[in-house]
Amino acid sequence: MVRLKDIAARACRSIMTLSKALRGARDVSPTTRARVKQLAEQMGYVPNSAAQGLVTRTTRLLGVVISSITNPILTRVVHAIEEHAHESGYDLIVAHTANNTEREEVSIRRLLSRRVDGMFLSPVYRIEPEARVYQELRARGTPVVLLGHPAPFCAGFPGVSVDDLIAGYALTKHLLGLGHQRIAFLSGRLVSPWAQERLEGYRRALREAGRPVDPTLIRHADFREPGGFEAMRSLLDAHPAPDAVFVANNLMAVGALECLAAEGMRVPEDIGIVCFDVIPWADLVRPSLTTVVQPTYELGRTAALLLLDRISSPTRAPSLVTLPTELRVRDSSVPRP
Amino acid sequence: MVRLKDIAARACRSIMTLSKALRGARDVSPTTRARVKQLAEQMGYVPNSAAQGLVTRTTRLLGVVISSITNPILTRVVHAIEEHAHESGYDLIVAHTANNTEREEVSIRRLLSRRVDGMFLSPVYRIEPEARVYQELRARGTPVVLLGHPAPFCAGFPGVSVDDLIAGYALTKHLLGLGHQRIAFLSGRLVSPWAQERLEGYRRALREAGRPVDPTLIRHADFREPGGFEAMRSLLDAHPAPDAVFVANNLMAVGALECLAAEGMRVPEDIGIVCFDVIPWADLVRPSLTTVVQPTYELGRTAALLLLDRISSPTRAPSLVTLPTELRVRDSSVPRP
DNA sequence: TTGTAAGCGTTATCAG
DNA sequence: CTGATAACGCTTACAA
Repeated sequence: MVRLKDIAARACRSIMTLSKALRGARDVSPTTRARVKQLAEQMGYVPNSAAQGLVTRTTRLLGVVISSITNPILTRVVHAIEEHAHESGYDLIVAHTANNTEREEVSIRRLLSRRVDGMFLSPVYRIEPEARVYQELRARGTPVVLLGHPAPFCAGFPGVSVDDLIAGYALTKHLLGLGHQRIAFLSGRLVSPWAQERLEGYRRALREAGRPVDPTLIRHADFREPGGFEAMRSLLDAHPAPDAVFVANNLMAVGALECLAAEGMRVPEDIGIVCFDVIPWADLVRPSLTTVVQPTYELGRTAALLLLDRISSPTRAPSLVTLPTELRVRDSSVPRP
Repeated sequence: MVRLKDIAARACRSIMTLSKALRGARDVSPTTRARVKQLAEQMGYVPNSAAQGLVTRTTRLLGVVISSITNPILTRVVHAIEEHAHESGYDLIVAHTANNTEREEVSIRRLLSRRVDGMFLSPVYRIEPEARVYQELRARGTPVVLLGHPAPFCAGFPGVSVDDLIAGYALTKHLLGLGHQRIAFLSGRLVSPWAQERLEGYRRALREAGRPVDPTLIRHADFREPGGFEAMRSLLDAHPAPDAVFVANNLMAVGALECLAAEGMRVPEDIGIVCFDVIPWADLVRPSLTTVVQPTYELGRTAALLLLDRISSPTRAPSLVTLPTELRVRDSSVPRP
């Protein structure tokens, strides 16, 4: 690897002059600058950012810790983040947690060790009010932006999230408007604030409509596809069966829809289904599916802006941004009796 | 930030002993090791990997350069890569090219500047037989693993790809077996080797069946959804119209299917469609769609193995691994007249 | 405008 | 087993 020193040997110039010339400092004569740049180019010089970082105490590195890049929502958020980071001269380290607190901790520690300038965290939600890594992060003053709702253990950081309560309310209200009588609610475990909020939205809509909240219609299962599949099947077997289901989780919605397909049930003729947008091509999956569309790109963009801002002025008070969702209505033409 | 030096001040020990103790060297007395570790823990010491990298000349950083993490195939490949990298103690920088050669070059240069131990490249295909960055990469001996088919400009590197010729052949043969007479072929521009191979597979199947290859049935359009939509619409208007279409590109397939949905045409009753797996939940999109399933996880896993191997023994001859695809038949029950 | 000295936080090397 | 010394490749601060 070509070092500044090697160029100096050939150019008979001080390393300092080279360093400044290459970074385009203005206290170097244009002639020297041009010659140096050309020589560096020709010798294939590539600056070592680790060395630069060591002395400037900045890495131009950002980290993002998410459950899995496989999640279509997160994919888009990360895409937007990468785009903005790249534009601002930052590189992005992506780490997975697989919804496992230990992996999350390891990933965060590694980022700390890399001295990233800041990190985006989509927290693995836990019931405990405190988590060691997050306390450390706070104590260190590491620039962090939360991707998702703040819970007690990760409070105090700026963040971007979506108004899940309103979204859950809107979805439920939509089903009520179509005349559905028995609306089930399907989700994973209720540790995550977003799941709680969606449920609260569901409850509120029913309450406002003067309907009872039937606890047997509220089901929790494993948050992945098979969980959705099984839960939907068990709902269909219930007596009386629900005439509509609000699936409050992406992956479960896929499983639930697969179950309906397997049973030969059509949406919305045989049963009403609403969910959060499953995939970007939700239209294709079920042209008749009413969903809540999440502003994924905007989420990533806002998070990036927030983090860059925090990095440049760490003193500012942390702001929590809540983005609105959009209700995409597709089955309004099929009201229930 | 706590440095080794700070611990030394409190521990009255040489920095060197601390360094060794923390890394669990065996030439440090267990007593000291334990005490040092405890003290470091308590003071919140986190090693600075930039400094470590500077002296050890290794960063435990890997880079992956892809068109966009948004692509569901690449998402899965990157997921697998991240998993293996993480296990082996590597972090992963993800960079986008947006299929733009200039962005690709910038991204690669940045990774070079970060002194990554190796990189995964999903090349932006061009017609030129040479590309500067790739020449540099070769000259530098940077450990690189190609994600995708090698083209002249990126030859000489190990890589992982899929047998697109056989896959294209199988898809076409499937349609022929169903009795389809006029099979159209839809893809983006033919710069990428995989597109060429899929077309070649299509041609070979027709030839073997003694069918003419009608050039008017081979269409190229923009490789994204709208391109697929428009191309499909124009195909439907052709006289005589095709009775089946082989869509050789993920995103275009989505557009094409949307077009059919808009036209009220059913698959496979009204028209036969085969394509490469659009999304992981292709079953949901069209339960009746026959697709080629790509071994995305295996691709990532193999690529990671290849790169780690290359990093540890850079001398070995570069190997090109070709993974088999799987034909998932869904519409065999509907033979054509 | 150019050059010199010191140091960023760590580890390799080798002497106590 | 422990510790002093010299790098690693670069930039900040300041002197020529």
